[in-house]
Parts: sequence; structure tokens; C-alpha cells
Amino acid sequence: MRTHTCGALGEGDVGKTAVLNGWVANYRDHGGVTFIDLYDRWGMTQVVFDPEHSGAMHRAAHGIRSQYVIAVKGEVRMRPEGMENPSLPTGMIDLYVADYELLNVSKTPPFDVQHAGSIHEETRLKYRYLDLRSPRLQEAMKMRSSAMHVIRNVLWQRDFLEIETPILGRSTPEGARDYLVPSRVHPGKFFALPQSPQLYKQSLMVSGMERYFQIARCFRDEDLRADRQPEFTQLDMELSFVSREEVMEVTERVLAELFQTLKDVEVALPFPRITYRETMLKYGSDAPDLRFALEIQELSDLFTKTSFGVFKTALRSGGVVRGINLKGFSSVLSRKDLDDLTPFVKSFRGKGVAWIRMTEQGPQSPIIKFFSEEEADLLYERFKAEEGDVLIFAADSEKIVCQCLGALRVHLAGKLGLIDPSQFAFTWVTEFPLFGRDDQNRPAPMHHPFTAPVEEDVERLEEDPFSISSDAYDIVLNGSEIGGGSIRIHDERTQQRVFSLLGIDEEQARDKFGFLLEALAYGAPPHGGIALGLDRIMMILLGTSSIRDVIAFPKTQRASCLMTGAPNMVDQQQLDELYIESFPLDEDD
RNA sequence: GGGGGCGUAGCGAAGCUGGUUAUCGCGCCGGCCUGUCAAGCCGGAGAUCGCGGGUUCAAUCCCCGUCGCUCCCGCCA
Repeated sequence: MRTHTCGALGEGDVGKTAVLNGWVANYRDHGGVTFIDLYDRWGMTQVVFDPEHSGAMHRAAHGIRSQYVIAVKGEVRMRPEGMENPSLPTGMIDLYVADYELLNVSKTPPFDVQHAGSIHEETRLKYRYLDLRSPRLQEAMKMRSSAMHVIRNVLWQRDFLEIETPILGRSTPEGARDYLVPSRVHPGKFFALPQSPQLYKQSLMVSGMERYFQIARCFRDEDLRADRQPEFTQLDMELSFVSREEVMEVTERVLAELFQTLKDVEVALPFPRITYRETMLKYGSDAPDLRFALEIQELSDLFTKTSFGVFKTALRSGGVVRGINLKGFSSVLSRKDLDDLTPFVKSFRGKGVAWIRMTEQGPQSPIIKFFSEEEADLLYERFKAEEGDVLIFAADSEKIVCQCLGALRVHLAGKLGLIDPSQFAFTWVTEFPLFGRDDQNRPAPMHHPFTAPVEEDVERLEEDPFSISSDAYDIVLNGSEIGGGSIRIHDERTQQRVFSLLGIDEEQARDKFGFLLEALAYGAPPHGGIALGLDRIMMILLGTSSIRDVIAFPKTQRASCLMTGAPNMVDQQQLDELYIESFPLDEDD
């Protein structure tokens, strides 16, 4: 068959006879000479059918259409002077066809495969096999494949074992909704697809594997987002006899190697670290985008005696007042821009955004009249406000203020052009609280119930659970959480104490996590690990805003596959075999 | 569960305040053309305006419902 790929031929091959196989990207039939752009995974070569060179082949070429699959044999020739195409790596040469074979025809594709730019995604997903021919997705698949290679290389060098864990597992009630698989042999019982290999990888530590990794498919039956698919891929790791430092070091090495190899970007190591507390305060988010400043200022202390109703109400009910100085952007932001911030924060359950514009004529604002002179002065001082600045404020519960200002920060940075897309700002976020609060204000695991408290806090576990920090760490890149992990609890006693704080008694614990607890009792080494969201990392490496661009066959937002039609109805017989009764939704439901 | 955007020929779009035969570009089909490279010129075909209902003399346009795609909140680590 072929002697070369479509990206291989160049000046050095002139005079050789070559055979190429590929798809027709485009044809230009001049009546006389006919040009065909032939492409494969490796590139594109211009193929020439010349009636004087081979009349029969030229006549046959007349019927060639876009996306036909052909084989051509001919001589590599230098292009005539001035006819070179510098935008093509093979643009110095032509392949002069002496022999040609039609390997397959193609229907006219529903969209231009080579330039599938602004086609509705619905169409592209339906014909995903065609969209995957596009340079954009070819590039994405190649880079993803390289990424997996880099990962395996780095971890192989560090003596990790790649171990596969089951897809058919046991449902555990924590975390996201499970995808279930009915068992035919056990009527009424179900497997669950793994939300992550968490329990398996910890038991592998008990097994003495010491250093495990897996490029693992995970499943979560929750609603989708631009960066969330129901099935996604994690780089999952777990190490024995380590502290958080070793886990972080390996993670940094893997990420640095990925960016070095795939983007030729030198990443500065070690990554900076920020505590959960600090990032929530300064950036309003546990996944801060550090490519720009726009830091949030705490202002609550300035307004303890304020008469301004909005601030007073928020503070009195335990909330906070915080703000951002949009330094020097007064001339850029119109009155309408500022007023539009209020509807923006409403989608984050905020009530509104107040603002002060620092002008030549002094501060201008609908709210300034409510401030005392002292309050105003302290405010400007806190913000280091100068002429040309715009100050924006939110007052509400701490959670809502963080959400609103955090979102505004990112929104405005984009709008004001403060984000340098060539920058990659990594940071670790550490010292998460071990427990969050559930809807009844009881402790709930922030990470998962096996996360260890930091050593110095263990004592105070029962005394003040909400003040305990966990030995957990998230890795954040450009405002996107790309991974997280923790040191795990490896002794039974601490685990019991955490469970009892979570309101899980021994019987429940045994029922939910029985095998792991049992395993931990057989000489579990101290261990910890991390899971990185490979899809999200690929999104950033490829500079795309949709996770669907880095997955070969993604699902739509309603978790269906437009290409295969999954999920679909199944035969009654299949259901019977599984002891499943399925019924259509009532119209009133 | 909630909020926003989109759905008109194979593809991308236009279609005003409801009014004659739904417009344009690309693609497709046919013809011409020997150096183009998302070739050029001439001609042609191609539409259940997502689907269902309603208002109206008249609906792509207004109203109600519904389906699909998408972004966000909730949910999810």
C-alpha cells in the first residue's frame, strides 16, 4: 500500500516514486490539469492529475469528490517556480499521478470537514466520526494521546504501578448520584459504576503496592456543565509512607512535564500555595484565577456602626461587606456597565452590587450619601482609592458575597482584558476545613470521610469540629480546579472519631465502607494521594472552553449521545432477565 | 428543579410593524476552463421555517405547549 504519509514528502524526495493513501479534502478541476488535496492523519499533499502525463488517470479523476478515499502512485516533482504553497509543509512538491485507485466513495458530507468552524454542535455531534476528521479534533486527540504517554513515562520513571480497578463496583452513598448496573445473577441487586477508584486505591495501599496510578474512567450521574461530563477521566494516584509534600511534588512533576512536552512551556516549580481561608477572602473562590489581581477587600469592620440599611442588615445577620477596587477603569466602564452588574450577581443569589466612581469632581455613587464622612474616608483608605478607580461592593452572607464577588472578579477580568491567555497560573489550595455544614448545620465531609485532619488539629476534633483543617490539597490552574487529594486516615481510631462526628455509627460505617475499614485494620500504611481531572487539563492545554472538545465521543448536556442514540429503550425480554420493571413517566410527573 | 440563548434548503445566516413567488453566501448537480491551492466563469436543483395547537381574512413573524442543542444557578469535588 502506501510508501509515505500525506505529511511526509518534501524537496528531498523529488524524483522518487511514492504511493499515498488518504481522503480528498478538496479538488480543483481545471478541465485540463486537476489538483487534489489529499490528507491523512499526518498532513496534506497536493496530487496532480495531468492529461499529458497520464490521460486515463486524468479522465478517472474527473469523478473524484470531497472525502473520497483514494490511493495514488506517482512521481514526486518540484513545483514550478512561484507555485509553491508555503502554508503547507509539503508545499514545495507535487505528486504527479501515474496510477490511481478509488478505494471508497463518500456521500457529500453534511458539513465541511476541513473547515468545521461554526456548525451547530448538534450536527457535529450527530456526525462525530466526521467532525473527528477536522484538524481541530485531530489535534485534540493527538495531544490527549501524548498527554497519557507523558504521564505514564513520568510515573514509570518514579516506580509507580499502573493498576486497573473494577468498573462494576459497589454503590456507596457518599458523593454524587451513581450510575447503576443491574445484576442478572442477583435479582434486585445492582452494581454501581465508580465515581472514582477511591476505595480501591486505598485498599491497594494496604496491599503494599506503595505507588499506584491509573488513568481511570469515572462516572457521576449529575447535571452537566461546559467542563463536566457524566463520564470523565482522572489521573488517579496513591502513595504509601508519604506526607502531602511528596504527593504534591509528584503532581507538580507530572504537570510540569505535560506543559513542557505538549506546550513547550516552562512551569516554575514548586507551585505557589494559598490557604482555603485566604483564597475565599481574596478571590471569593476555592479555585482562584491568579492570572490577574482584582483582589477582594474585607470591609465589614468599617461599617459596624453604619446607618446604611443594606450593609447594616447584612452585618447584623452575621454577613459581611466586601468589595473590589477596579483600579483605573472608571473611564472604561459606563453607568450601564455598572448597573448591569446587579442582574449578573442575581444568578449567584446576590441582591445587588453597589459602586462608587472616583472622579475628578469627587466620588460619585447612588449610595455615597448613606455613608458618614469617617466611613467614606476609611473606605478610600482601605481601597487606596484614587481618581479614575471604580469601587464595587457586595453585602450579604459570607457565602453569597464570596460567590458574587468571586464571579464578578472573573467576569470583569475577562471584560476588561486582564487575562493573558498564554499564562498558566497554577496554585495549590490547602488547609481546607475538614468539615463543611450540611443543611441542618451538622458536620459533613468537605472532601470525603477518609480525609485526615492535619496532625496539630486531631486533638480538638470533638471540641470544635468546624475549626479543624484537613490534610487535603486542591490543585488549581487558571481558575479551574484540575485536581484534589488528601492524606488519608490510616488508623481505625481516628476514623471512628470522624465517623461519629459525621453521625455515622459503627453499623452504618460497616455497611457503607465495610471492606475498606476492615482492610485498614490489617496494617494500613500511612498513605495519601490525588486525582487530577485529565479532561480539564486537556481543555487548558488546548485552549478550549468545552470539555466535549477533548473527548472523542462526548455526551450532550442531557447526557445522551447524538451519534449512537444512547441511552435507548431496550427489549422487554432484557428487562425481564434483569428483574427490572420500567414504566413511562406519567404526564403529571 | 430554575433562569438565559439558539432552532429558516446539506451547512452558515437574513427575513422590518403579520401581507404577493421566503433572500444571500458556501456546498451540491451540469457545462466551460492546463498551475490551482477553501481556484475561476456560466447555468440548475434544493425549504413541512424543529414539532403540535391557538389567535387572525392571512403566521417564519403574535400566544400556549412541546422536543432538541447550548450557557449558568441548584446539584456535583
